[in-house]
Amino acid sequence: MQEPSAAVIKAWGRLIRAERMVVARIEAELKSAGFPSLHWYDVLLEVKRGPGGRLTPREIEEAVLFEQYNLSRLLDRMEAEGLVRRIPFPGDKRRQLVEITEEGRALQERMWPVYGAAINRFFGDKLGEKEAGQLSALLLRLLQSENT
Amino acid sequence: MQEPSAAVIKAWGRLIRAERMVVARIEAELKSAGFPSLHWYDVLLEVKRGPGGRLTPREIEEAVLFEQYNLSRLLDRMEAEGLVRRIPFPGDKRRQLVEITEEGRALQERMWPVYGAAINRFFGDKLGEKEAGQLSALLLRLLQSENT
DNA sequence: TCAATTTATATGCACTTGCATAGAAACCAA
DNA sequence: TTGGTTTCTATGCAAGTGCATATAAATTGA
Repeated sequence: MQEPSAAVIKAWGRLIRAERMVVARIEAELKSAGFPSLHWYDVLLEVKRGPGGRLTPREIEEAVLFEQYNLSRLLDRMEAEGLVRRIPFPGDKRRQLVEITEEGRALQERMWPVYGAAINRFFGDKLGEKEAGQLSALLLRLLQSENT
Repeated sequence: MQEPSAAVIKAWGRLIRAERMVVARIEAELKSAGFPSLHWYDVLLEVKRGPGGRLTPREIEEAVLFEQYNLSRLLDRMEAEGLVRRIPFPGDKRRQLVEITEEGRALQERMWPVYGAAINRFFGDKLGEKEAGQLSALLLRLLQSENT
C-alpha cells in the first residue's frame, strides 16, 4: 500500500480527536440542561426543515448519516415521546412520512439556544469567521463524491 | 445567547458529517478485512507507543478520549483476546499498567496497511498535502485549551 | 497520625447500537 | 403477466455504551 504521509496522518488524528472533544463537551451541556442527545436534535431539525415538516426515514438517514436500523429505533423512541409521528406515504406503502409534532418543534426551539451557545463556546469562538470558512471548504472536499 | 454565525454553523455541520462519513467508510474497510474496530486500533497503537509498550488506563484515556468506564471494559475484552495484559503499577496499587502483547503488536501491524490505505482513500486523497496541513492547523485550534 | 478528600479503576443495570435477517411493497425484464 | 430483484422499514439477539456508584489506595491538611 501507499503509506499516508505524515501530514495526512496528523490531520486525520486531529479530526478524530477534535470531533470527539467538541461533541463530548456539547453533549455535556445539553445533558446538564436536561435535554436529549444531539442525535435527537439532528432528527428534529431535519424533519422540521422538510416540506411540511415531513421527511421519509430514508431522507433523514441520508441527511444525518445514521444507520437505517438505528434510525428506525430512534424514531420509535421519539414517537413514544410524542416528538414525531409516522404517517403513511401516499402512493408507496413501503415508505412512510415522519412528521414533526408541535411538541417536537417546541423541544427543538428550546434546545437551540443551549446548543447554539455551546457551538460558539467550544467551536466557533476557537476559530473565528475566516477560519470557519476555511474549515468548511476543506471539509467539503471530504464530503465530495460521497461514493467510492 | 449569541447565535452562531452562518459560517460557524456550516463548518460545524460539516465537521460532524465529514467525520461520520469517513469513519463509517474506514470502519467498513476494517470490518470487511476481518479486523476489530478503530477503538481497538487506537488503544493498541497508544499502548505500543508508550514506554516499554506500556501505559496506564488513565494515560490511554487521555490519549484517545474515551470514557473511563468504556475503556475499562474495552481493556477487559482486549485482554480476553490476548492483545494486552494488565500488570501492577510499581509503587501505586491504585493504578495499573496495560502492556501490549506480541499478539497485540502483530494485530496492530496487520491492521495498519488496511487502515492506512483507507485513510488515504477516504481522507488523504481528497485533500492533498497542503490542505491536510491547513486542516491540521485549524483543528489544532479546537484542541487548544482543552479545558473550559 | 488519621479523618477527609482525591485519584484510579471496576461494575450493576438500563439504554443504545450493530449484525443479520425478515417482511412487505414496488420495480423490472422477458 | 409474473418471477426475480431491488427498495424500504422493522426486529431478535448480541455487543457496546452511559449513568451512577462502588472499592480501594494515595494524598492532604489539621
